[in-house]
Amino acid sequence: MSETRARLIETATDLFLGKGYGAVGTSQICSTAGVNKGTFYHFFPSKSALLIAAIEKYTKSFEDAFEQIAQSDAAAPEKLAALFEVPAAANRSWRKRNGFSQGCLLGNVIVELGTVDDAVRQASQKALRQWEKPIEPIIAEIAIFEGLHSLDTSKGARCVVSMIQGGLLLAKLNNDPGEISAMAPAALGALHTLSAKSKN
Amino acid sequence: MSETRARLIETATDLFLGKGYGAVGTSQICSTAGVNKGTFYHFFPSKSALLIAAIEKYTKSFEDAFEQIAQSDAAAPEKLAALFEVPAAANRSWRKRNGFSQGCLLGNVIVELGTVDDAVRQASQKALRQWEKPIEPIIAEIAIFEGLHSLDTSKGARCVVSMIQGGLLLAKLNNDPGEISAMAPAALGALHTLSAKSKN
DNA sequence: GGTGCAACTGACCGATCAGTCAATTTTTCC
DNA sequence: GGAAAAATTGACTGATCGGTCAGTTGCACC
Repeated sequence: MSETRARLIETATDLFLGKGYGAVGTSQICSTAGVNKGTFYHFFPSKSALLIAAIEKYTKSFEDAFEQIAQSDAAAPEKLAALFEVPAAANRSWRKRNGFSQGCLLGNVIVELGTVDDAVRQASQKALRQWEKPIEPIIAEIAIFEGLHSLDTSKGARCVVSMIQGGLLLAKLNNDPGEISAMAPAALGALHTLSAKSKN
Repeated sequence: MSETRARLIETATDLFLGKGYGAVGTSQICSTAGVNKGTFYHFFPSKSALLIAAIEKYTKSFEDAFEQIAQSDAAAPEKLAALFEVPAAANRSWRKRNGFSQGCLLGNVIVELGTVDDAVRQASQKALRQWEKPIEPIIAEIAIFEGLHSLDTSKGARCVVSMIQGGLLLAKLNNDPGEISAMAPAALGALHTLSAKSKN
């Protein structure tokens, strides 16, 4: 893959994280990446096509980190807590570089374009499902570890993703990555009562 | 307050919920509300000023609903679950009218303008804090009811708000208001382990 | 019935937006 | 070394954006 293309994706991801999709123009992406307008449209047919490429790369980096946690030899509850530290750490390092918390590219895009651009919505949907994939076996481990026999691992994984996204929203609002970490201890108990209720 | 002004706020709220802030132009707001451009700017100095007015009204309606739950005579855990049904019901009725789930005005705005327009960010921050206000006494009741002596009610309320926002995001993504209700049973357990961890 | 003010009109503005394109340079491969 | 392909250039376009403004209407109050 072209180096210029990769730089465009990287630059766009950073800008979209910082200011959102709509607030960043193609001209700004080009000038920041040190590339001309024509080159942009040589590699991508549209601004939203670049966004989708950015989503895919962003998703993969998180999926890999989750996968690594899933395959570590930590105890199941520790793995669960570690999941929250992935976006929390990303948030902290981004904050250090740019001076403020940025939220999540997927969350941003779902909110901003979820009901406007269907290709983007589908890409985001697929992306969040890919997050769930490495999380689900961790939930299954917890179900055994904590004796939650009736826990639906799919619902559990989705609940965890939802709590991570909630934390990311508060992190952006309050400019504090700690909001994400603060949700981590709550997740284990959430799975307990999620299991109890699904018995009905 | 003027009826025209109120109609502008109402129309804008609906459009912003549906397509986001950036994707809705002032011309569309005006034509939908049956008002001329000049009238718009007679009542509001800018598009973002209208947004802030919309945020305030939107926040108040949720705050009132939460307040009513807090002062009902239901058992504390039932109150907690009822909180999630407020946005879930709003989401369902909006979906029935417009054909798709819309998420939350506050969440939308935080994501889209949180790092761009500081006046809007502050208004959203204040708004979510107002949500926490009626939620906190419910958390306090639960702390007594469930014997969670070390539970920080402020942290608990924030956690619940975060879970609601997480559910709203998934509701928008998957076009399913049920995602919000699905988070409700998880909240009680979340408070349990939040309490356990804050002992440290 | 006239005066003053808020409500309202709609054509208009400069800026910016995503996207285009014909021309040029660089790379690739025989 | 030469031709084809890929990468790059940057001025340009039409559309749309938020916002302006000089002027008109309608209503309340004296």
